[in-house]
Amino acid sequence: MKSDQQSNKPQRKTAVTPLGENASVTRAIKTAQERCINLLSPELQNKIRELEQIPLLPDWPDKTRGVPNLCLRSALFGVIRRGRRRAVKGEVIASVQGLNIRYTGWRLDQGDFDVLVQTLHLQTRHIEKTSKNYIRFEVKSFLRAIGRQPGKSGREWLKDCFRRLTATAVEINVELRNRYGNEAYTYAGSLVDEFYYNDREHTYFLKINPKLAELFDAGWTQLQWQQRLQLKTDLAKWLHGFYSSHRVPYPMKVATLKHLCGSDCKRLVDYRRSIRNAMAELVNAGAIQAWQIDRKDKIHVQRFANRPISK
DNA sequence: CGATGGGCCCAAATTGCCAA
DNA sequence: TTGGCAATTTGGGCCCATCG
Repeated sequence: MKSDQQSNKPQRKTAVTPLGENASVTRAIKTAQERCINLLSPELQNKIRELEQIPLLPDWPDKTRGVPNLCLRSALFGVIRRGRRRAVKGEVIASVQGLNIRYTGWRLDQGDFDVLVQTLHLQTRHIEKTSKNYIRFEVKSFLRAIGRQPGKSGREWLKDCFRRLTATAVEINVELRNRYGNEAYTYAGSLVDEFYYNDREHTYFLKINPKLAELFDAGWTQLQWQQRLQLKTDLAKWLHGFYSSHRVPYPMKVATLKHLCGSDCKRLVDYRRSIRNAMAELVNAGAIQAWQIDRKDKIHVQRFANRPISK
């Protein structure tokens, strides 16, 4: 890996950069950058620091994970059949009304969701002073935290996952209704900015897109993490997120849900069958109290009272 | 019509075993 | 212990037959 770290511009690497050396090299790069920045005028210094700073994420308890609602109410992180993941270019992603998402990159599934959510979680928890914008973590503990087996295949999977999250272009347009009337909000960028992987130590050094924090402004949800880890199927995970983001779920047609979660199931009957199984999973995990499908093919979901918690 | 049970197949995830 | 590898299990879409 050739080093271009003497440049005084922030690095714009998007590809994988498996540094064969330990993290101290990465730190040295950062220090060098710091020195360069220090040569600039105070105003410029402040400007750069301001731009690089990842805004504070909201805080949530350890047993939960904070997730922007737009990740839960769309097919941005959907259900994808094994072996059927595809790359798309500027595709409109299915979502609830008032939310417009365009996406370029490999389609993301519930596994990618787990990874991004855990990354955001670490971002709120990390306390390294040297480089505020980067988080550092070990593969093994990371995989454990999202309920996966550590090992070679797990490591490979995780790296693929970060590749996907890095090489994306998400464009989100939200219409917000607040006391000032209607407001439009746009986000465009990738999800993860860049990452370094140390093959020997099995550690990551990673930076999320700072703007990601702003997505929380449009509403977010505390996911019950243990509940989610109990769920086996991707559809159950998606439904868990979807219904967690609604205080009072409104009845929704099976066909609508099929569209929203990004399922490519050809026959509605088969999807209905899998949604029945997934709902049973949710009841088992204690995520919802009850559910039923009415004669109009709408799904009614009853949540437990006094449970979490959309902000 | 759709529900249910069974079966098939593909690919991914996990597990068990071995050697370093 | 750990990592690598092959065997096994699992998830999920799809199809069929049968029943209400």
